[in-house]
Amino acid sequence: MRRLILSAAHDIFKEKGYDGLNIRSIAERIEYSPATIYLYYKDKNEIFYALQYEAAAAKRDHLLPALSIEDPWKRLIEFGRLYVDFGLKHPDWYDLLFLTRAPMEHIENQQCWTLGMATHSFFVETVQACVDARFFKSTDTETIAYTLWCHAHGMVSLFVRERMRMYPPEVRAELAKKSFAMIVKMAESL
Amino acid sequence: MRRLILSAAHDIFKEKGYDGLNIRSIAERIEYSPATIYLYYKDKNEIFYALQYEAAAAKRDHLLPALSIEDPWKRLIEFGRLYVDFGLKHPDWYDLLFLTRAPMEHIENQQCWTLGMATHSFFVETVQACVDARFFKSTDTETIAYTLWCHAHGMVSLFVRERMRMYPPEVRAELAKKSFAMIVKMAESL
DNA sequence: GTTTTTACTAAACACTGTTCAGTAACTTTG
DNA sequence: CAAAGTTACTGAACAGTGTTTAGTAAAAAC
Repeated sequence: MRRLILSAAHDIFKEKGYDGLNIRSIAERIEYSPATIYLYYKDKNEIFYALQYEAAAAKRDHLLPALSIEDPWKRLIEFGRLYVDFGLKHPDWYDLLFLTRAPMEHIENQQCWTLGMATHSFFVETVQACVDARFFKSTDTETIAYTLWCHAHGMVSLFVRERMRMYPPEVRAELAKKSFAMIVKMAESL
Repeated sequence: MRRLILSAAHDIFKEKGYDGLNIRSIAERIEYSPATIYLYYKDKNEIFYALQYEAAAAKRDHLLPALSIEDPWKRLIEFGRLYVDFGLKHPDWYDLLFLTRAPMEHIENQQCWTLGMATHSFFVETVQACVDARFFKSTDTETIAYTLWCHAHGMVSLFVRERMRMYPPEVRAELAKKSFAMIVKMAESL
């Protein structure tokens, strides 16, 4: 039953986005009363957590191809490229993971957090591998990882939350590509 | 009357944040009925636009000290520093300006947009001045500006939307500082 | 066959944004 | 001055949220 509810929530989220998702629409889709949902999920936040987990899993799957790249520098680049690609292709998922205000209070206890942290750790480890291989002059792995992440996240969130209106729609993706290339260049001389 | 409503909205927003702000709470504070508000503002979005303008003005004021710096490179650095500083000090304003999903549809017509664009133009012009002064090897002003903006915005939004839980609270500001220094270093060799 | 447990829901509550019919006071007009 | 019109405002409602509670019908256990 939990699966049924979550699956319906998933579908509605994909169809109508965040705003179109509400308890009554889920209930209608699974042909149960709204009250029934509360027998299986404490509140709407819990459904959100579960959806965030789906998003985290989708993100992990999207990044998976980078895992198998031997060379740490190439792996880092591909990881970053795929990260941005995921955000641009699945703005709703990205939004849910990194831009939603709502339910962060006890997220640390959730599977979603574990999954997200695993992906993040992989990223940091790749940066560490680059540091170990003397790809950078700097050895401050944490700051390097954070800096690169900020840039990628900044790009995606400006896009997702539509703060790129000063650029015509058709140049936005191109600009993101150029900026990504630029940060790679910058990182090379770090 | 419009001023009265907006001033109340402003206060409530500062006190209770985005979520505590609703029509009835504004009405209560100014001691009018909720319906009255609709005589002066079309809907809640219009009040939002007005608040966004306040936020944009607050941001401009915060960045003002950078304007008078002669040296373009120093000006750019100080501008960036103040930008991040504004975001960390006034997360609610920053949120309203760059992270709120809601009312972006017709924002281009709003004063807020004009004000925000002016600030943004100043930023791009400063980058252009650096390019003209051969501070960078690259001459792609647009991409440089966008890249720097993405990094700053990424830092602030990860902070504002509380996606830095993997770092202990006390290191977050420090990490931001280090990352800012790092992007400056990176930009120097751009 | 009676009792207990399970699975579910209708109806309500409290809270949103928003609208509309109506009212009381002030202004204009004959 | 009285009638008509205009202005400023509101009570009450509507529709849409998340959520709770009392109750019911069916299945399971005894």
